[in-house]
Amino acid sequence: MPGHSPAACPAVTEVLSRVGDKWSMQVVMQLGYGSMRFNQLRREIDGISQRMLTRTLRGLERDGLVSRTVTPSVPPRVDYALTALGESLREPVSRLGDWAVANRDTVAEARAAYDLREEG
Amino acid sequence: MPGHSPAACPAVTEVLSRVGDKWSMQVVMQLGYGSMRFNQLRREIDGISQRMLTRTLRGLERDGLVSRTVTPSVPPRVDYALTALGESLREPVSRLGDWAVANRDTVAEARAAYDLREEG
DNA sequence: CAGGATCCGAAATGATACTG
DNA sequence: CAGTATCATTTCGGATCCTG
Repeated sequence: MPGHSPAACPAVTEVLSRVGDKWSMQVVMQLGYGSMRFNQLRREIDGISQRMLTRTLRGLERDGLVSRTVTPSVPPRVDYALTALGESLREPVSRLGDWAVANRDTVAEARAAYDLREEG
Repeated sequence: MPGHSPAACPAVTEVLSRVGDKWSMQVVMQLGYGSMRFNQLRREIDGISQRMLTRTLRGLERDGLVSRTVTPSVPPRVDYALTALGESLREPVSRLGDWAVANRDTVAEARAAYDLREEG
C-alpha cells in the first residue's frame, strides 16, 4: 500500500469514529447536493429521527464540516451547508461508497455462506 | 461529485457500519502487513481486548474480508489474513486515512472553537 | 494458544411529548 | 419550523473466569 505510514492508523480510526455512525455520512452526502433546511433534510434522509438529525448536525458543526445559518423569522429558518472541509470529505467517502456498491453482492454472498456453514 | 448516484448513499452507510466500529479497520490495516496469528494481532493492536479481537475477526471473516486458517496442533495455531476482498478495501480506507491526517488539526481547532463559543 | 461464556457499565439510537 | 427534554431499548466494549 503506497504512502501509508503506520502512524496514520490511529488517525483512520479517529475519522471513522466521527464518520462511522449511522447518520453522519448520509447527512454529508445529502448536503453535497446543496444547502438545506432542517425538515428538508429530515424528509430526504429516510428513517432519521428528529433527535438524531439534531445530534448529527451538531456533531458535524462542531467538527467544522457543516455550517449552520439562522434566519430569525417567524417561523424560524435554519440552513445547513457543507463547509470547505465538509466538501473535501466527500471524495474519500465516495471512494468507500464506490467500493460498497462494487462489492455489496460479494459481501452478501460471503455472509450467507458463513451463516450457512456456522449455524447449519 | 462525479459518478455518484443517490442510490449509493445507503451503501455507504452499510459499509461504514461494517468498517466504522472501533477495531475493524485497525485489524485490516494490521493484516495488510501480512498474515498474523491471534495473539500476535492482539499485541500489535494497542488496547484491544481478547473478546473484541475475536468478535472483530469473526465479523470480518463473515463478510469475506479476512480468512481464518486453523492448524490443528498442540497448542493450536490460527492464522488470519486478508482475502482479495479485504485487500481491495485497504485503498479506499487509506484515502480516508489521508484525509484524516491532512485535516486533523483543522478539525481539532474547529472543535475547540465550537466548545468555546457554546459552553462559554 | 485461541478462544467461549458470562456479567456489567457506557454509549448510541429511537419514541414520545413539549416549546419559542 | 426547529428544536429540547425525557425515557426505554439496543448495541458496544471491557473485565473476568473457564477450557480443549
